[in-house]
Amino acid sequence: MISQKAKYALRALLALAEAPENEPVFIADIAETQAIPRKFLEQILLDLKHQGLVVSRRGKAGGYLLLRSPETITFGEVMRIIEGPLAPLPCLSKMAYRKCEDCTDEKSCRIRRVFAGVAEATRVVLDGTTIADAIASDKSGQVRRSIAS
Amino acid sequence: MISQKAKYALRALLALAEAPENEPVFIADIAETQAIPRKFLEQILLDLKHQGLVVSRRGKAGGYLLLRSPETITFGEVMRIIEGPLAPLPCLSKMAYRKCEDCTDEKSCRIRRVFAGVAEATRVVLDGTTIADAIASDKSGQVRRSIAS
DNA sequence: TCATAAGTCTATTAAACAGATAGAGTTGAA
DNA sequence: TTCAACTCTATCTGTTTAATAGACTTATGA
Repeated sequence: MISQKAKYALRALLALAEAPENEPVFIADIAETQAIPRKFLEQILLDLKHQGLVVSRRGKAGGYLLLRSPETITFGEVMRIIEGPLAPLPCLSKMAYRKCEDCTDEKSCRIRRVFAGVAEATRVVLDGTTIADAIASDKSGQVRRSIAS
Repeated sequence: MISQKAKYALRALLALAEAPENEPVFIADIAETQAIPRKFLEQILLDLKHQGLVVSRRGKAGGYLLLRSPETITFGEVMRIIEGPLAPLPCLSKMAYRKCEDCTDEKSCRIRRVFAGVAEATRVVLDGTTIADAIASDKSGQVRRSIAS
């Protein structure tokens, strides 16, 4: 199961992507329209900012904006920022490989071999789908991935 | 990431599948060969027993045996017993559907639409791969799914 | 028959994590 | 210079994970 935090992050990014361009959106507005606890959302947006997905303006006419275009932000990238590695085993992560604690021989690990298929399929979907794709799917009812797998 | 408990369960089942047929294996032996904390393994095997994957014999010449043949036990089934639903969102689970807490309209949920792809791919792999497949992959180095997707 | 060695069951624990909340601080426009 | 925005760090509560504990039941065989 994906975390509530990840859902919130994705919802917030979808909301920002749909806002008029170059017009910052208040945290408070996102929180209200997306039904996200405001203080929790602050932390999430701060994370996304530190990772370069969004920018903020301070002061009275402040708010958040997407830094990169929705076509370039993938679900995979967001999930990695919020949840950590996509892979179901540390030894299957491409971005954050770690040896499994008690694993003696990776090559012969049968569990690893099976879950490698899950990991790959997950990557194909999440790294292949952008925020823009998700918004476009609203009209078509189908998610068309814009990034070749 | 899958839990340590799920890894232990799969390792235990692989060990049982490889033991001589109709010869019960002691918990202590599995614990030792698979490097699983013994008391923890007891709980896991008890779960698997309650779910009808294994049987036990008590008393001096006791131990555990696979109840069903390794060709009929899928990774998906084991994961569901140990971890619960495979799906990344409750509203995407086929076996244990639940509405997402804060979801107003499932049909229009863009996050759901994207993760539906992940859920389906995960099911194809895990419900399509059996304990026997994983053991066979040892020889070939490749996991061949025996269940049509 | 009864000691022993096996599984059974329920409770407890410690540490980590998830989700959320709190509050003092900084910034910039009116 | 005030005020409404974002920033940062800390804290809290409940749940989950991984593991441990211990009393109990059952079957074998000396």
